[in-house]
Parts: sequence; C-alpha cells; structure tokens
Amino acid sequence: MNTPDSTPSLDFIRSIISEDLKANKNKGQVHTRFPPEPNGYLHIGHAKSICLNFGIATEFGGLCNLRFDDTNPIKEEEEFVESIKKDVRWLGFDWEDRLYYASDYFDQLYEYAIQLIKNGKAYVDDLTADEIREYRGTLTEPGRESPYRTRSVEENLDLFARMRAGEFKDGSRVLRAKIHMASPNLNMRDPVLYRVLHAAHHRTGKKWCIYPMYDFTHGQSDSIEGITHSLCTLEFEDHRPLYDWFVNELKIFTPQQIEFARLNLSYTVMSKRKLMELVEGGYVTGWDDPRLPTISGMRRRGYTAESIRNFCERIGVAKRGSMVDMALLEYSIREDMNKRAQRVMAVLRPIRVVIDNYPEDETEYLDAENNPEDPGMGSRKLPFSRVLFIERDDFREDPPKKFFRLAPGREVRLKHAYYIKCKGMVKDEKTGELIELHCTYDPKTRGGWSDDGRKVRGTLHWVSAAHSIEAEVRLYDHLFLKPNPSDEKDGSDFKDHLNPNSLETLTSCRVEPTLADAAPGMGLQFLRLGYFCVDSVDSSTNRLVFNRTVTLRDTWAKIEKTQKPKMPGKRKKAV
RNA sequence: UGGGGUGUCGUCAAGUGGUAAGACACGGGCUUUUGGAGCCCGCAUUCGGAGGUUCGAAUCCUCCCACCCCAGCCA
Repeated sequence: MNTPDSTPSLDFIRSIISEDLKANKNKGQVHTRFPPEPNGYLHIGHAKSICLNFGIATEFGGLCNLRFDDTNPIKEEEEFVESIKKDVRWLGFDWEDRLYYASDYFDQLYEYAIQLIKNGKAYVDDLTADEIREYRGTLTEPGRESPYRTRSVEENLDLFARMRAGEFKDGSRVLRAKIHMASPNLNMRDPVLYRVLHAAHHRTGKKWCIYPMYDFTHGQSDSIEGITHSLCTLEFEDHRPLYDWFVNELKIFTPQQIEFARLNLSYTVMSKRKLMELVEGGYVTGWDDPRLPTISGMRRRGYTAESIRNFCERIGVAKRGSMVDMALLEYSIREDMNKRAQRVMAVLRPIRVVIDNYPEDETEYLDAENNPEDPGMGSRKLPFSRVLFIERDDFREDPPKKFFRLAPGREVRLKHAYYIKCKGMVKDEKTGELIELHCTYDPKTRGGWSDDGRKVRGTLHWVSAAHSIEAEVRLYDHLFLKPNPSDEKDGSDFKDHLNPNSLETLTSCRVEPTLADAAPGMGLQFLRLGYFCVDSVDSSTNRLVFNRTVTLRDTWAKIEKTQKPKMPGKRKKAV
C-alpha cells in the first residue's frame, strides 16, 4: 500500500511503545520483564515471550528483567529456576543484575494488603472454597456478597495478622478485595488476595504461611520494578481491570499491561500440563527429549539459539489466536545450519560396495570441502579404498522413473571421489536379500570430475568400510500425526495422536573417521541426509550417538510420492 | 439470552479511506560434484457474511455469523 518500503512495519506492541516514546510517556523509558513461574521447563512458546521482551528492551534502548513469579510454593522448585536461567542465557539474552523474584516482595505485598484493609477495600472471609465459588455466581448470574464482607477494619486487621501468624488452618480464611460481586467480569467479584498455605517456599522457607495470589502480585511487582510495559498472553485480558484496580488503589506507579497471542505450533503440544503428562507417562524420555518443544529438548535436538530467535522474529506478534506451521521452524534451522554446519559423510543404512578394479590394499586420501557455502571452512581428507558402504536406498535393482542413483549397469558419482558403475549384485541364496554390490571405478574421474563430457546424474555419499566408524543415529520425526493434537473436540485424547514412529534408532550406521572426536552438541550436515548433532547426553568417544535435527529438503521423496506405484512389492519408504 | 477478545492466501502476517507487503508452504524454470543450497517466475480482482456511507472501503456505520478466553484459596 502506501507504506514506504524503507520503514518496516512494527507489530502492534512496538507501535504502542513507539507512540509512548513520542509522547514522552515514562520519561522516554522502556522497561520490560520476562516473568516465568518456576514450575516447569521453558518451551518455544516462552522463547517467543523472551525474544519479545528482551528484544523490545534492546530495540528501544531499555531494559528487561528476569523475574520469577514464585507465589505458589507447592508447585515451584529451585531446579526449575536454574533450568530457566540456563535456557534464557542460552537463547542469548542477558538480564545483567536484574534477577528478581516475586517472593522478594512478600513483605511489601503484605503492607499493600494492610493498606487496602485500612482503606476498607479488603476483608477477611471465612467462607470455604466451595462457598466462595457458590457465592461468586456464574457467567450469566451475578454473585452474592459474603456475610463477612462488612467486617470492621479493626477486625480485618486483627484477623489478617493472625492469618500471617499461623493461627488458622489451610483454607480456613482468605483475604479478599472488596470490589463488586455483580461485576460482569468474574475477576472483579471480590478476588482472593491471600490464602493460608502452611508450605515451605523454595526461597523464603517457613517465613510465611500465607501467600499472595497472582493477581495481587503481578502488577505490584511490575510497579515496584518500574516496568513500563507488562507484556503477557491473551488469557490475562480479563485480568487487566483488576491489575489496574490494585495499582490505582495503592496509588503506585502504573505499568501498562498489553496482551498478545501465545504461540501454537503444529504437530506438537505446548501446554505445561500436556508436556508434563508426556514426560511423566514415559511417552518421551524426559523434559529434554529431542521431540519435545522445550528449549532443552530443542537444544539437544540440535536447534541453535539463533535459529529459534529468527523463528520468533518471523512469526510476528499479534492478538489473533493462531497455529504456526512447524515447517517454518524447520526452515529456520535449515537456513542457519546451511551456513554453519560442516558437511560430513555418514551412511545410515549401509550396503557393501566392492570396487572390483581397485587395488586390494590401497588407501588414498581425497580432498573434501567442508562447506560449499563457506570456503573459509576449508577442507579435509577422506580415505578411499576397495570396499565401501553406500546408502541402501541409493541402489534400486529395478529403478523407477526419474531415479538417477545406482542401478545395475548405471554409473554414478561418488562425492569427492570417482565415477563408479554397477556391474553385479550378490544376494543371499535363501532369502534373496541383497548382500553386496560389485562396481568398477574410472581412475580418470578422480575427485569426481570427468573431462570427456560424460554426464552423470547421481552423486552419492559413501564411506570407506575399513576406515569408517560405527555410530548410533536417532531419527526424530513429528511427535504427533495430527497438525493439532490438542483439538479434542472429537472426543479423542491428545495422546491418541502420538506418532508411533517419532523416534527410529539406527545402530549400525557408518560415519567418516573425522567424526571420531566430535564434540557433544556439535551440529553437522550428513551429506544428502539432513542436519544432525552429537547427542549431549549419550554420546561418547566409545559410542557415537547422533540426533537428527531436521532432514534436508527432499525433492526426490516428493517426486517419488507422486509417482504411481508401478510394481507391487516396491520397497516402502522407511518409517 | 454475562463480559472480554479475534476474524486478510494452505500457515503466519503487513495494511489505520485512495484502490491487497513480506515470509513459510506449494507449483514451474535456471543452475548445481548434496535430487541440498542459490537464482528467477507464478501463487488473495479480494479482506468472515449482508447491507449502508463515500468519487473511492480490508479500513467508517449497521446488523448478522464463526472461533477463542473467563465461574482456582493456579499462574
């Protein structure tokens, strides 16, 4: 439209902030925060929020805090705060000295509560949880006032002090705000501010036996820290009036809460409850299972922080509930790895190839570039000898149309090596199973070049049998078969849609010798196959284990899929 | 038949009265010692629907429809 292409459009949050800055709101300061509850591991949805909050701070010359929203001691653990800090740092963000905890504000929050009581805006309620629910009314009916709502300030002060002193049992009394029991917004029907909870907190220990609720904590914490823009997800839209009510009643600095849509990704689940169910039910191996959308799982899978940041930038920020295509995430990691990953030879499902006209005891070393996208990455030497392994899938006794890999009588190029021609097959007499191939090589094609104008369509990866190393390779695929497994409207459970083949483990793979000392976590491209990384948990020099991060784009697979199956008994694509 | 939100290409997403950006996906071509990468081209006469205002509407008005969130002493 009439947008000058020199000014990239801002998302709605950045637009608001931009306007605020122009109006000199908050004296031109921008201060955000990422406020996780330490009750689980971070996932890609959190990454969106992290990139948003830290990104905005950087772009507008502001600051971003890391704050743990730790007001519910029975769900929170130190283990989670450590993993969260690790993940945020790994993603490339720095909160410097601004690490805070909502529990740092417990004393202040308690004072705020007293202030509200003194102003007649809060009262101690003796109703049970069930009664409170009953009195709250429903979506279409107004609520009723609690009989304890009219207690005197003195009595409320006394009772609240005794709540804190530990005189009352869990659940026996709560402190409530006195707002409006007939409000159409349920959050305003005298919300609970404090509950009695005789539980040790991971940071404050046994100092408290009453704990503030989220609504009574979040806005005030933002206010205390001078947060100018408090970014949260859509489900808190209904809480905004309450958020504002507290800071207004307390007459403290008022941050602006802005809500955006949380991330949904196809073929996976994002809710903490579902993730927990998968981990605890043993459907995956742990929170860092490479199939999970957790930051730790993705890191182990081989995703780079940069690729995740790029992804978060690409998906944008808006208020529309959406489902982002997993293909975009995969694009982001391919794009990043294409630039940085060293290319290596790895044969996942090996078939022996004997080069009949190659000398028995000879080994020669061939030059192989490490990355065609980046000559600066140099080259390495690859051993070549009489007996090789190539990919089983790269040979077809009866090749379909457009298949230009190896077949009887056909010639292909071995990457960085020679042209070879298939002269014969050896099969198991009983089963008819292919055991090895016999080929001849053309010595004049060393390096993979021919000067006689001969055209070879296929180029295969390979390893020298005697020099290659055995490795285990884990092939990961989508965790779910359905794009939206969380859609349970048809009565199904999300676990019904788990992909039974989300992990295939190959144990007799052969990789080139340079991989002998590959460092844990290192990302590589297995030529023609995909991007892989050395598993950071199970791999060692004695037992190499690789995880497939993502496949390469596979045009041939697409062609083959659209071809009519011409023969029965055609080899099915491995699952 | 309460309140709060959202509806623009298969998926995200710009656009804020001047005549539908971009990305992924998809299709085609070129190129290529990865059927990778790269490059080029194509891909919404139309913006949930129906009316209306206007010279002109995805943008304004009216009505309707669909979907999401809220009845924790969770966050």
